[in-house]
Amino acid sequence: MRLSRGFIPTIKETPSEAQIASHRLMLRAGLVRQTSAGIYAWLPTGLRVLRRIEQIVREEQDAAGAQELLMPTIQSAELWRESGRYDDYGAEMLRIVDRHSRDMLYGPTNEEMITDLVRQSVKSYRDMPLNLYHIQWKFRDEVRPRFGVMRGREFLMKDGYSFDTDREGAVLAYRKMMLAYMRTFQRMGLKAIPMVADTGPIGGDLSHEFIILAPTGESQVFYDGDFEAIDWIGSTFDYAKTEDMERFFQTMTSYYAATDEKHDTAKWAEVPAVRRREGRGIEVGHIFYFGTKYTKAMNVTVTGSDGKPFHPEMGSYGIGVSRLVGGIIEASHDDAGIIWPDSIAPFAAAILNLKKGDATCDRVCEQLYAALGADALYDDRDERPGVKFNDADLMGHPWQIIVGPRGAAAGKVELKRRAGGERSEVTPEEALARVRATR
RNA sequence: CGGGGCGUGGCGCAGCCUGGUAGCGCGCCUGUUUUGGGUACAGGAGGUCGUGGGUUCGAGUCCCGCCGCCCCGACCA
Repeated sequence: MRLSRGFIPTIKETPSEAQIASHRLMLRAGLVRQTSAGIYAWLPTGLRVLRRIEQIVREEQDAAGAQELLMPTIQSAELWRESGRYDDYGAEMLRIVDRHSRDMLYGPTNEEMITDLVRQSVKSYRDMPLNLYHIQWKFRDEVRPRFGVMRGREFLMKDGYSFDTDREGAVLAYRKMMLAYMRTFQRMGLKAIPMVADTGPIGGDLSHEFIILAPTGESQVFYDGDFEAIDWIGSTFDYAKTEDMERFFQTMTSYYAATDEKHDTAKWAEVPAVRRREGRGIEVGHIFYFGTKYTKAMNVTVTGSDGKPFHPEMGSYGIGVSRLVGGIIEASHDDAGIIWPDSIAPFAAAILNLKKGDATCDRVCEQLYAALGADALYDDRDERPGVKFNDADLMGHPWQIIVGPRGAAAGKVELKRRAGGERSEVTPEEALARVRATR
């Protein structure tokens, strides 16, 4: 993308409504614009980030054996009346009446719909286990939306649902998802800590929420710092082996981790002081095992190996995709702006042409841009260097390839790493190689 | 839902108390200048003052209603 042609409206001044770092930076870097309370338009750069997060989620879900589908945002009230949640859900559910006076709603979640879909087509125990997910917009009419996309009313969520023949199978599905989540968050450069959670209105008796530390978090969290060091991506746990999932689950739950409402001071005291981590946390994922709650309520039965009908066991698994954009920025920024992790940066590198119109600078920049293609943001604007430096820092590209007249004449460019600030004089080829190595 | 606040050009704000020709900074456009961390100068464009009603000779300013948005708290992926 050529910045001179891109719709990337950065702003110099801090918008008055934004109180937290991620919200401020998302507005200033031109990622989003608010259109109503808690509702945001995603501008090209913001959408790129959202897509990259989605893609990581998708790859890890697929690797864990889940299948992607896509359910609608608008649902009929009928299904919700069947599960009993149409009345239970309360004012948070956005209710809509269509032209035929039918009660509809904008889905806050999809348990009922997926259960209905499975009910229509799954008739035998042979059709399970089944794990289905989609990445779709949700709407929850929060009383008080705030913190930008972290507490929006409309948000993008990955929600998945597992169906198994028995509790044992459901627990296995739960553990697989847990590992998939650890890998997903690690790939985004996040240290997400699973904590035992209340099951809330979704119901069930086994639940973990995945929490990342952020000063604006909604709850106080406590956990064993040794947990952070575990490399889930490099681990050898195999989804296909039940004993691996068992071992994984034991490893994971052997560390202390709790939110304030579940905090156990006695157990906390057993954690060595140097390993105790404490702070505010925001929830970026939540998984539930809820047994036959919905399959019973909605009368889903399949035939077992003994020829008798039974209710499948369910679990549900959510990741707040749009919230993660804010969460990642909260976890990775400085005074100058965003510091994108390589895996989700909208552009791998920015090419800064410090002297547009200088034949050598222009030529070197064009060559770099041609080589990196769509993964580069070429700042070809007729602006002063300071403006470009500041915008590049603000937008947080992992790399800045700085092309000035002096260096360019000598066949060199300056490569700057946004995260640590290190700079080095290298040839354009070397700069390309180093940028590619981290993407 | 309880409490508080704000709607004036794209952004940030002043003007309102005490009614009388709508202003400042930034941004934007043109030109000159500058060229490695938001340059300087000159000229220019851009506003139904959220909205409806009322008071008044006259309303951004006073009064009433409505709408929108933000902040604190309780609640939430």
